[in-house]
Amino acid sequence: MRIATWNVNSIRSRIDRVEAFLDRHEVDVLAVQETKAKVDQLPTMGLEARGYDVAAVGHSQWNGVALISRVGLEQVSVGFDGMPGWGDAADAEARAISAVCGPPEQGGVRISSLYVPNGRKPDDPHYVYKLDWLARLREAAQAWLGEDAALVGDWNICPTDDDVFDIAQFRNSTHVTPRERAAFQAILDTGWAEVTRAYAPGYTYWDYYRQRFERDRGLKIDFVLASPSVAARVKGAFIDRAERAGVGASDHAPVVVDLED
DNA sequence: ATGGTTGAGGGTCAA
Repeated sequence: MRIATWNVNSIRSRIDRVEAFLDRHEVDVLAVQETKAKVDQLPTMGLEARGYDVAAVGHSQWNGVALISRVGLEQVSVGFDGMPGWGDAADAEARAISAVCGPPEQGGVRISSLYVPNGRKPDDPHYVYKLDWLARLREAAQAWLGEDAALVGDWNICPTDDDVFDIAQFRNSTHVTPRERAAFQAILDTGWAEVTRAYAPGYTYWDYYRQRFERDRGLKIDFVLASPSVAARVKGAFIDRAERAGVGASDHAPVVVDLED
């Protein structure tokens, strides 16, 4: 089974690229973040024509996540147990969606598409919300550790200094602070394994400003965390850097992971 | 410190 995660930065402005990406790599399950669309605004026609089902949550021009699967979507749930909110309640819940993709007896996996809060600035209340969100996720996700499960998405955290193009430039910024890194590590410490880095080094996000992609000045913030049983099935992973190139790209590249069936 | 770009929506706000 081939799964992928991609912050698409508006699925409506990017639907042609999403469909081409699915075709190009024969992806079975794609988790997307920042759909920036209400559920009834999702452009699903081309996806359905390709045999994909869609489960999504989204209420405004911000946030919004979805799962796009051609191997089934069962037990869909929005958010996670104890997920904290920010602002409008309906909008706040649009950062996480989970479903079982594929029959469990045939290698199906519970996949959660996650859009971790950005944090904005270390002295911003949104930063505290981000830390709280990650702590609650760690607690809620423990229930899935014994299953075939994956936590995938835009984590908005650079776990190491090498995951930033210029750590000095991030001295007073989010994504690299010890507390954020500790929150991420705490999830790994419960038993989740980050499975992409070993196969796919390099950045996954490049700001639109200043030709950051052309100069490869990016961040590594999109990750796939696997439960022990799924981690043991990982065959490989890659970052589709070509998807970040050219006019009309998202600021994130997709990350693809292959699992033994 | 500031600015640079993109998307949604129709103000600016968020990233």
